[in-house]
Amino acid sequence: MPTIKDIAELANVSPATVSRVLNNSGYVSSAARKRVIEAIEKTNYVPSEHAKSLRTKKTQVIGVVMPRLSTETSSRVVHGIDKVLSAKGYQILLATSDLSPEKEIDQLRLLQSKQVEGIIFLATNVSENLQKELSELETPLVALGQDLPGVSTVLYDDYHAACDVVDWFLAKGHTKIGFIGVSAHDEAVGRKRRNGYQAQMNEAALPVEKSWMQEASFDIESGYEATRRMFKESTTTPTAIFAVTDRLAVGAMEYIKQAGMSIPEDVALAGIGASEIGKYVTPPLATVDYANEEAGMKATNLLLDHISNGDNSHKKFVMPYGLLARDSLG
Amino acid sequence: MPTIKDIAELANVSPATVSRVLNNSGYVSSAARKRVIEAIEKTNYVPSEHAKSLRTKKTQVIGVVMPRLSTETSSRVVHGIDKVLSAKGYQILLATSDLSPEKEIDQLRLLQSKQVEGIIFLATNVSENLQKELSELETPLVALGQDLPGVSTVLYDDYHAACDVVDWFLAKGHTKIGFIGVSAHDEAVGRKRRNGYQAQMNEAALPVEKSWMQEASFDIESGYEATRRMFKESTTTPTAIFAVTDRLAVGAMEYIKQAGMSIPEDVALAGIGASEIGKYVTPPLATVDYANEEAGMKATNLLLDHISNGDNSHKKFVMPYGLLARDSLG
DNA sequence: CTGTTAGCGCGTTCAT
DNA sequence: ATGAACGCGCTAACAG
Repeated sequence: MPTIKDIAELANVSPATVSRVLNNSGYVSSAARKRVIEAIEKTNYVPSEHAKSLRTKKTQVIGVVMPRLSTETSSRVVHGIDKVLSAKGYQILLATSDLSPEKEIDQLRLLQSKQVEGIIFLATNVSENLQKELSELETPLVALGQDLPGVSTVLYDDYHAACDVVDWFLAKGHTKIGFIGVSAHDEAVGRKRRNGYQAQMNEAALPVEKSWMQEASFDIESGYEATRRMFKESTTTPTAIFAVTDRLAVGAMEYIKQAGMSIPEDVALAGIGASEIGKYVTPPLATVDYANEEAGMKATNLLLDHISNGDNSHKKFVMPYGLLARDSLG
Repeated sequence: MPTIKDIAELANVSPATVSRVLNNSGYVSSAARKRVIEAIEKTNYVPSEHAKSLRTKKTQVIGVVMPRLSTETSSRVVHGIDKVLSAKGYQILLATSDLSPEKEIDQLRLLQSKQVEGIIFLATNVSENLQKELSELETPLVALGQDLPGVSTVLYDDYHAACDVVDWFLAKGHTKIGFIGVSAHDEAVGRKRRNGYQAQMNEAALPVEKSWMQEASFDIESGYEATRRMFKESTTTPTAIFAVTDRLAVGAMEYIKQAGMSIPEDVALAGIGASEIGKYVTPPLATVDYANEEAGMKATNLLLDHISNGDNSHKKFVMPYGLLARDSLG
């Protein structure tokens, strides 16, 4: 690996001059510039970003920490992030947390040590430890999807989205509405969506059998199982089911079909997420479009503002969502 | 941001001693170690990886270049990569190429300048320029999915997989088999899968109407359009269609259903990729499981070997694939 | 227009 | 067991 010094010698100039042509800074005679460029091409020289960063304190790298990258939601968000970042010459340093709270903190530290200029953080919890870590973090950070106090956040409107889904069913005259949720450790997906469901059922003065509320994890299979339990345990069975994610809803759909019932005649169904899969199942799944890509872009722009303006205010931004009423609704 | 010097002063020792406790190297009295650790915790000190890398030439970062990250295939591969990398303390620096050949080369250079210790490269073409760039690259690299000469590669068995898909149809007695492919610029997906199709049709001495072979891009909509064209342009219509990706096949499925035909009675269907969506459409889509995650892991392990052993041999590894015969086959 | 000097934060001899 | 000095590769003053 040649260094700036090597090519300086080759071109018969000082390292400073090489640096000047590299960064288009200051004056340099066209003769010298030419020799430098030739030397660079001949040696296949690539400047060391580390040395550069050490001096300039700039890395052109943004850290992204997320639970897992094999989900459609994650991909969309990262795609949105990448879209605005790559346009500005930034790169993404990826860090996955595997749904582990400790790993989230570890990754935050690691990214900081790599001197990333900013962090976009898709958290899955809002624990004390995490908040403490966040408050001590020097690197600009914006959280996406979870409402972490003390930092800028881009949020989905989980509560109202859930309310609207329930309203869909209510408008169709359903009174027995089941719910498939996830752990309340996940503030956004687990708690807020459940709150929306319960609030809406309450307001409509509709009783909810305990068995109508099932907890699942995040995969299709788990949605299937939750639905099976729901039908097995309930004395009167629901005529509609709200699953907090599309994958869960698809699992529910599988069970319902397999049990010989039809959708939406016997059971109506809706999810959240606008995953592609929901569009092509039969019947198409009613769902809520969270605009993940836009959320990623929004978060990135917010972060970039913080970085360039040194703007330390904590902004909260709630993404608008779109209702996709489809045949599974009835 | 505190530096090693700051905490050295705070602990009343020299920077060298701090470095020693940081890296568990050499002797350091437990008294000194204790003071150092306290200073670190008090100041929230995080060592600069840049300065460290500058000295040690190690970055613990692997670059990953891929066309786009919003596809299921990409996510699976990256997940596989991340799985083995994170276990060894490496991180991923992401670089997307947007299907642009020039951008692929740019990204390669950029990663090199960031001193990544190795690169995993999901190319979409095998152009001269690219091969030249690759031959000049100092950083260890393994390509995944495309057969680039002169570098280690992990490949899918596109040709034989395509043959097997056609065989499925042949075994069911189909003689009029349509094909939906993509641009031949993509050596693996575009050319090899097409070759497999043609070879198998040839061997079975089956004629192929020109209109039976359609070219699409990579999205569902495009599969829909290709199918529409196929049925519109052909004098005798196919009774089976092989789409080179599952998404294309799902698009085909949409068209066929919408045109009032049924699957597999009127038209049988198969794709490649084992995407989740194929499992839940009606009827379930027959497809080929490429084990993307395992491929990512394999490529990463290969790369890690190269890095640690300085092993510069060029290995080729062909991933085994699995046939998922499902109802769309008939 | 160009070279010299200094120092970014760290790990590493070499003394002590 | 510990510190002083040096250098990794680069950019930013400051001279000239």
